[in-house]
Amino acid sequence: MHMRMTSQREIILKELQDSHQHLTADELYERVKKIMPRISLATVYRNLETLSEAGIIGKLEISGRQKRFDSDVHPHDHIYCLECHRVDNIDFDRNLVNPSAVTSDKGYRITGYRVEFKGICAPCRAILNAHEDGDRK
Amino acid sequence: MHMRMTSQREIILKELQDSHQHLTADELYERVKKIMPRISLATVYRNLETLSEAGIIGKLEISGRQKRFDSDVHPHDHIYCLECHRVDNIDFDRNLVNPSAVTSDKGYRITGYRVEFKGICAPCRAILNAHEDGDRK
DNA sequence: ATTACAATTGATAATCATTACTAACAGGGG
DNA sequence: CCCCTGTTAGTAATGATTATCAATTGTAAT
Repeated sequence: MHMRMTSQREIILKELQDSHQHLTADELYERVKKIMPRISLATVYRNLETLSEAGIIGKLEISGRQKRFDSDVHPHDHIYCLECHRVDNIDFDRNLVNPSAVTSDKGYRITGYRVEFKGICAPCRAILNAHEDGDRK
Repeated sequence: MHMRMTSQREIILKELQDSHQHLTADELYERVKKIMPRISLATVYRNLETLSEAGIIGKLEISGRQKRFDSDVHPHDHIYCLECHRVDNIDFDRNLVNPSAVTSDKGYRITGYRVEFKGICAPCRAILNAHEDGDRK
């Protein structure tokens, strides 16, 4: 049960890589449609799932929003913007977290962890500040 | 625009507190229905939202599943089971993470973070082991 | 008490993201 | 060339959550 590298698969992967962003399935669909107009949204979902199962891309399940996909599969953490919901990489030293030093007194076998930061990104800060200025006019 | 402590609100809050678990909206709905049979699922959702906005309960947005609610609002982290999706508290020293030592080179103002562990809980481990035994018979 | 009004409710429709289904298609061995 | 299995496009279905709205309730002013 191997995976064929179909043209759809290839384009989806390339678009994700070239974007240098953490895109959602529908954002990627919009981009891929420009190259392959008859592609189906279901195909994008299906292939993102297949590619992430194969370990070729990463799937990001950030708090309370759509899944996003990441062409960078090496372990790293993320920050998201509370305003616009964009997701960026964050430079956090994962060695600070030692899963085996952690206890839940529920007998879990721990297999992984992630650190999720949240905040306001620079563009959204600018917008919010502009509104403040307007208010205080 | 204050918040009335209605009987629905009170019962939802009490059931969550008494459960000592991290329940989903529909799990809570099932419990509350036993006490107040005519309550609507929408009321449960609405009040969980209201209570969490008021800081009386916490809202947990764990990877890729339904939201869960937590009667304990002091900052702490969680672990979830990859098999059964239950969520438990985890004893992790949050001082290890220093948000101001973190950079995203995107100019975020960081307002918070959470550490999410994943693994297999004891009951699910037992089940999985039992299956292995069966297979190797 | 009576009226007045905003908050809240129950019931249900609508939405959003995602997955499931299905018939048609494609590509590589035998 | 035919078969087999993986894959696709298109669409229906699902699951979780939110929105809508008329009816009800609680509180406050008269």
